[in-house]
Amino acid sequence: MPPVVRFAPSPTGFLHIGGVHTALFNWLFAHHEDGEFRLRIENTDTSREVAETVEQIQESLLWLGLDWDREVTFQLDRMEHCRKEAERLVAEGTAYEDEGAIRMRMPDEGVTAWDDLIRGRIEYPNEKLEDVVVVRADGRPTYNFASPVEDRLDSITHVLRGEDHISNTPKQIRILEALGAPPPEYGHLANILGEDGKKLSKRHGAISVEEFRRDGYLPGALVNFLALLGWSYDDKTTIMSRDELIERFTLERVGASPATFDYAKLDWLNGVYLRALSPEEYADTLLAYLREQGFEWDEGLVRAAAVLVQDKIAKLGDFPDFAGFLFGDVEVDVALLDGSASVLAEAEQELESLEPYTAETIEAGLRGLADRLELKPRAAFVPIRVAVTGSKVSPGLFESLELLGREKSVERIRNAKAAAA
RNA sequence: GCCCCCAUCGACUAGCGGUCCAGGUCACGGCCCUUUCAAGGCCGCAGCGCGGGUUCGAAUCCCGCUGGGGGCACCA
Repeated sequence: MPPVVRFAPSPTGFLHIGGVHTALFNWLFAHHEDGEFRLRIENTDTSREVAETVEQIQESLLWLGLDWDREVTFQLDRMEHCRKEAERLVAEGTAYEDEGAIRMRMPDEGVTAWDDLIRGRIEYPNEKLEDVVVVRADGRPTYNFASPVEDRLDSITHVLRGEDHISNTPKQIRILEALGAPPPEYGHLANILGEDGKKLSKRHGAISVEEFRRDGYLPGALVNFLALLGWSYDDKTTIMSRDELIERFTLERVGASPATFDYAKLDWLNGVYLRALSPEEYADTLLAYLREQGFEWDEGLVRAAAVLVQDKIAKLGDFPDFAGFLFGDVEVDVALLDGSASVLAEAEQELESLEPYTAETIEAGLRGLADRLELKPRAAFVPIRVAVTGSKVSPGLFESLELLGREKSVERIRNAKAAAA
């Protein structure tokens, strides 16, 4: 029987990268096993629901390519069913009313245990199990009741969730038992921590899928990175396509210890993905990203600039800062131009007389200039770079000058020369 | 406080009793290349938390300790 798993976020905020990690492992497991991956929105507590997060969550998952089977289900829609089940338990005597709410009777001796898919046997002392409220006084079922009831309703076979749910599992097993339903298999994934060892949060940097998307990470890179947090294929494989991940993913190789989210490694991995794109794909991707972020820059120029930045930036979000000088005016820090008026004057003349005006002729001309002034190329090019790009760091100087065009290049150098004098 | 989970380089991890004086990747350091920044190449730094067992033999198994994390709601 093919497994059925689910990802069950609550609509209380944007999709957190930790949630994505859980979703991904469920998704990979389902696909590897030819099973089903379902999406369930756990919205029993309407008071905490944040508007539009239901749409955001779905959009984020789809952007990452984590699509689900069948239609999305909402916990609220199953309220009636949960209520009836609770009443049945009351009638059968395994639950009782208490101040308007309904509580499940829990055993108070022995242990409730299960063989965790990734942790092995876990035993939980029953004396620690309170009689949990399954239906609130206002008639709404609680999470700990609705969740197992729905797992049963949806024929969920494997519950893969965060380790913060470990203490809920014995309660849910007991509830299912009272309901006369066999419990699914449970597997508890380790948490993702921030660089300080604490639970990943806002102060660690990007945390929601929207933020990673806005910063210019590729979904494939993010998925690859997340897959490696708590799972590995072998002792040396790092880069894996979505299909390879699906083919290789097994619960057996999922670890139980918490992992730290390493932004530096994500940046490196994203760069690997970016560089692996063909020039055309790269330009398309960059253009789409810029459009999405609201930049109305000339397509032809973006495409031409794309070639110059592909192996220089780690994420698409770096492009505006790195190559923005091609699309708008620059501000030059005069301090960086100190003592370079003569170089700039020579450069201005050189560029004006070049024919044709191409990266090749520009390079030859400027190198000749450096020779004449008896300057190292390195030293001679700094002021020119600063004058034209506004920064000491930029794409290749000669290509940049060509792309910018003779007119603007000369104008910027002339202005810088005036400022440096 | 009680309960549960976890524990290999700074980080992610490989290791499922001998083939490990512990391998890979990121980060970091050095060198090379070089118009800046990257990218790329080469080299390097760095780890089995501690203490007891079990065993001919332990990073690997068991126990304790310590440390970290999570949970103890009519939140999810």
